[in-house]
Amino acid sequence: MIDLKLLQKDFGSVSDKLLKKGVDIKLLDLLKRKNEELKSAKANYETLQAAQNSMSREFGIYKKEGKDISELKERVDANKIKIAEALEAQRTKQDELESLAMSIPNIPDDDVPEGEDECSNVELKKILTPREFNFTPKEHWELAEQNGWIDFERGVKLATSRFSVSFGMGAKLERALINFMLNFNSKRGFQEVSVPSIVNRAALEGTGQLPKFEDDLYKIENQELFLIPTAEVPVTNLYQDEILSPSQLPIKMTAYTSCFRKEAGAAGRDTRGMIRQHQFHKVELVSITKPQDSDKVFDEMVQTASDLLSALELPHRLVMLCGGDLGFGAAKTVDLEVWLPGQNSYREISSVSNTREFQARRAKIRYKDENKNSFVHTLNGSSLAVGRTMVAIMENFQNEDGSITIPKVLEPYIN
RNA sequence: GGAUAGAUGGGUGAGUUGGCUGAAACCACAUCCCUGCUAAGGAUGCGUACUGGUAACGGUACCGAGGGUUCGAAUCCCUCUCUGUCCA
Repeated sequence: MIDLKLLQKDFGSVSDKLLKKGVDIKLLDLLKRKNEELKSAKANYETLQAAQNSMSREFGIYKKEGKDISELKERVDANKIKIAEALEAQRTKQDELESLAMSIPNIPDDDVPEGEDECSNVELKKILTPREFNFTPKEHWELAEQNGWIDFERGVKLATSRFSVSFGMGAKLERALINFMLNFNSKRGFQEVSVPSIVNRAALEGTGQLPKFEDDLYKIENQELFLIPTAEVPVTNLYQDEILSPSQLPIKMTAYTSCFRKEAGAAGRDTRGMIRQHQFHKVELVSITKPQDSDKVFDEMVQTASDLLSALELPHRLVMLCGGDLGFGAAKTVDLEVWLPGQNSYREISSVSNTREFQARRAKIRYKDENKNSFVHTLNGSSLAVGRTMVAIMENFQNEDGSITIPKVLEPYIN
């Protein structure tokens, strides 16, 4: 959630920055007005309530002293009616404000480039040179089927489109990757956690998936529970509504989970293969830091994901997302795109974001800063999406006959 | 699924014949004093959020969540959620 006090105090600069993310100024203006209305409604209610409270106290004293209370009772009853009205007014304002505020995205950092979509993203650097093929490299679905690693039809049979099944070496490679990534991240100081794949509404509101993006979530029937779209949700919300001590920070965690997404609005995109599935495996990094440390930890997380790709000998590049391509909760995002020779292009395989206070404010994650409580910064990033890593390995390590060499670092995990 | 007990501040845990209780006490924590050494003792402070005020200092709300009764509820009533124990 954006900082309403900041909006109130410095409307100009907040709205300028949110413009980068395509937010209508009228909406912000409305939010500001609602906030002011709520404040005055609240003040009104509290004044009435204060009077009520003091009369109630008098009431007790009168009774104790055996005084006549009928006059007091009249005043108190009259005030009571006003209170009910004031409370109702305040609640309406509160609800209006909250639903509006919850739908405003995070303020992007100053160094986020302008732009509407991925065309304006800025490449930061390339790591490793794509290999030269002396044959035409195949796309991963062809290789996957040829090697018997992945069965797309049977996935559809069991569930629906955008589901697949891994067999044999394919399944093994998947498991090897998960273990390799978790171990790698642990060595970089990220503590491993294992979390539920089902979470409640509060958790999803905390990280910003709700209320705006309910359409993309699988919901458990008749319950306020959802399948997680990313481990970011349960892991970040581990510390929901807590006040951490500064000595605990930074908290750096890594978790493996399945992720579930309806992919609403992605119709027709990446329909073939396993780039975009409804269920996919992902190893995630999540950090909770003091505000002054979040940039440093952000870099560490990008570096960890990049080094992971390098260890797997996968050429990739780092891309800074522009304002228009930035996710709802992110103040800043660096994507890692892996080279796919079959597609002859770089494709996203990891996304590292700093949400700054945005999620912390929603999820009420604070820390004791000297004597006052301040919001922490939360960061998340994939390291890596397992399915897409499989794709990258297949395409980059393919041989002319369609066989696939296993990257050296994975050998201990396979045998 | 049935029965029963419970849910209080960072922790343990009082308070349930409704009224100066936002909440005792202890622990933890912070600062200071004393002391002087792998200690102990003493003093003070110490919930969260919003809000008024330059400040001093005030106001409102919160005792699992949401309703209700009442001039007034942590305390009474209802619903829900969760936890413990026992039974199927």
